[in-house]
Amino acid sequence: MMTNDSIMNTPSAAPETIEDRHARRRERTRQAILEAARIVMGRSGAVAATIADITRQADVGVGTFYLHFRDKEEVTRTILMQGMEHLHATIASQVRDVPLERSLTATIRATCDATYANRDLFSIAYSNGMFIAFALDARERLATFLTRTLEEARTLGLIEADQDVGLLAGLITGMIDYSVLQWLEHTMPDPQRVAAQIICLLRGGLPMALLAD
Amino acid sequence: MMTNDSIMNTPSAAPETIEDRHARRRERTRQAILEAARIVMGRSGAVAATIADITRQADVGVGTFYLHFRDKEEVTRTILMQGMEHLHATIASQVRDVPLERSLTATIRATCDATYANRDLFSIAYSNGMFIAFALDARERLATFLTRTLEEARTLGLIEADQDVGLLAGLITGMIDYSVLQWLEHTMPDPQRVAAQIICLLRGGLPMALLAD
Amino acid sequence: MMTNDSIMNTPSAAPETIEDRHARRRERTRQAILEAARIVMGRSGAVAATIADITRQADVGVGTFYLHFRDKEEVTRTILMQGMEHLHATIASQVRDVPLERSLTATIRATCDATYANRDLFSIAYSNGMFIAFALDARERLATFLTRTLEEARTLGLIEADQDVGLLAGLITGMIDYSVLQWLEHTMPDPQRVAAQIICLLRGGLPMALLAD
Amino acid sequence: MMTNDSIMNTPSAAPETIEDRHARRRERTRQAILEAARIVMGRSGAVAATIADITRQADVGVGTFYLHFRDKEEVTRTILMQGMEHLHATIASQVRDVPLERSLTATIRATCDATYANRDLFSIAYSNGMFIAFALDARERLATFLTRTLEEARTLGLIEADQDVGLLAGLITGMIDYSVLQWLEHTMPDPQRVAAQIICLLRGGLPMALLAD
DNA sequence: TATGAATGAGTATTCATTCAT
DNA sequence: CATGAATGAATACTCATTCAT
Repeated sequence: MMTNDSIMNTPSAAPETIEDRHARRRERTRQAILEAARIVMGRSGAVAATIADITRQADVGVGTFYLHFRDKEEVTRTILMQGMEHLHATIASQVRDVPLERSLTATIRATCDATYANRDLFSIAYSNGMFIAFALDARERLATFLTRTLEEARTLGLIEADQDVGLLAGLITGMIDYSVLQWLEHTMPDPQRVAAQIICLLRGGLPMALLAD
Repeated sequence: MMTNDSIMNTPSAAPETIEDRHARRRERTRQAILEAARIVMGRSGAVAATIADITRQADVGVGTFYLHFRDKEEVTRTILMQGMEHLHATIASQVRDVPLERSLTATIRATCDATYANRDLFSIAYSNGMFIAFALDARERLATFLTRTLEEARTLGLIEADQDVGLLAGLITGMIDYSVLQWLEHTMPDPQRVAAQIICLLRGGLPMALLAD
Repeated sequence: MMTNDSIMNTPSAAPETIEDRHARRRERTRQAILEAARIVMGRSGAVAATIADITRQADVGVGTFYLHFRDKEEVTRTILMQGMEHLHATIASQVRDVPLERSLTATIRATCDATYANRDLFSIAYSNGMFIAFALDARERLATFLTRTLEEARTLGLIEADQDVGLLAGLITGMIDYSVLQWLEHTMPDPQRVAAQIICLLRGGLPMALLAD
Repeated sequence: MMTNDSIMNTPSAAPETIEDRHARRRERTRQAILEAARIVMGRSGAVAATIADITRQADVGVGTFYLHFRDKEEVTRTILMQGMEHLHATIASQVRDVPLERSLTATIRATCDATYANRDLFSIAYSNGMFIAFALDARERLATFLTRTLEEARTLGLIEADQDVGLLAGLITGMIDYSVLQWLEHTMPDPQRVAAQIICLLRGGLPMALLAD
């Protein structure tokens, strides 16, 4: 049990060497730098943010930065990888175990919410052409996920066999992305409202009279 | 005599002063710089491109650059403004005089084509956080144009009165934009294919069975 | 007679060739540049003034400048030489034929007035370390002139034989110069007031009680 | 115990933190740059001196310069402020506690000596129109100091009540300044000789026969 | 002769990165 | 491991000077 464990751990069970302490301290510094970098870059972009800005925000020396990261590119890459991973995991956890007929709506809603909450990541990714790939990759992942859902539906005969589910998934992704880019400069529109409208459009399409060839 | 002269000169002999020659030369240089900047920035991004890169490509001296533009920001802004204006005009010319029932499809097709042809502009706009506004503005214009079309349709009763045509227009814009961002790194998918799929999705929507609440 | 002369001169007496016209025009342009340079440099200093500033003020092309002057240094040098020459001549004309006993006072008064009127020359000379020699030279000329006066006076026994008239002349020069430098930044004190005070000091010296060793 | 410790530590063992060391190193570099700048600017003027010249002379990197000074103007300003302050203090220390009847002579002699020793400062101040104010300010300080002395003398009745002691002080200042400007290009005349002559002139003035109106 | 567009050498300045302490 | 002073390569920008028209 917890209490027991704690007591036992103290001196003997996990030897708790001085190295552990060092490792913990090292990790704390590393996280402080990452967090500081995300704040500073989210505020002024990945290009404008200087190493000095970041270490000042993290309250460590400039040299310390280079003990943890090879260069500015590595820290940016790490922020984006970690952040995107977390974003993805958040969405996945909300969609897992949802039955197929609600999978699409759940995914759209979860993605809108999580993306809005992490819009600083996209701000960083778009602030330097070098890192746009991270934004594109996040879209790819969403598209891939949606593709799997649509494929499953097609297997079950819910969607006609001749549909290009890959591109369909891309277009749904694009609709969500419309708002991501809006959020870089405004806070509107509200993520839940966007999700509702996308679902609405997908449900009904538009009147044929509007879409003559 | 004056009259006689005038008549003889008719098409060609506008007095052709020395100032005209200067102005023409100036303009030629200016355009050479703009074109060079678009090429260089489109290739390596607005941040990485140096003034020296641009003037080398334009085959003029560095000082000449500053005779025509205050700084790098101004030349970038000019490229984007001119380019976006041209993009917009191209689309408009292809959509003008199209009857309402084909307006939506025509707009989607024209936008996909023209945007693909000018994807280097978006590459420049996204390569520096400073200029993303230009990409967002291009999307705004498209959304606004689509909004007008949808509003007209609603007035005629083709669309139900309670639809939020603004957000609808935004979502269609987002679908096109999905491809713009893809095009920054790949040349696929083909713009006409994208247009076709968007129109197809708008026509039919998705099966209700996939969109339970 | 005037009238006769004029008539005779017109076509024949001085042939008035086309070269004369060119020469006159050339000289007019040259003077326009010199005047413009004096105005611009007097306003913002010899270093800050650009060739473009000067030619804009003179309303000629930049290239024209180089048809008349080798470089910026030459035009500055010319302004200072011409100006200082004129300054010197002005003073000399007011002091010529003044009897010895009034020579010193007349020189001091004339110098204060003329220097004040041409203080922009000193502004130019002091604005670039390269041209300070011109200011020093103007002082030298004054000191030399004063030295001659004092030597004459010594020859006539008006001054004791053991006086160092050269240094004495320098000190009088220094007193005038005090104001020249003041005038670079203020317009006070009034030149005539300065002259009066210098003369007053020279007349009476200071009480011995103040100058113990 | 504390007391004991303190006693034992007495002269050397102030805790001597790592910050102290950093601060000392920083200060040493800063002084090296200041000294280098004074040497280089004194030699070739404040305009001609480049940052690279200064850092080469100081044997530090170019970037280091900007770690200590915002720009060339700031370093020049600092040199002139520090230097003028030191010049002023030197003179003041030699004049302090001198009785009134010798104050004037002592001030003149001390100023001539100290100014000669620091003539590079004036060389810098006059080499860029931007910094002439520093030379003018040094003259103002001398004039102010002399004014106070003369006012005291007037209070004691040593000088007639109707004298303009301010302008008188200015003229004495001007005489010293005559030599400062000479020293920018020559090393003559010797400062002590100048002082002696000024005092001599102030003692006797010039014969009235030379100063008729 | 006059013009002004074009030139490019020269400088100030920034900032990622290193290294002695 | 942590520090921050020092470094210098890289770049934007200026302006005296040239030269084709």
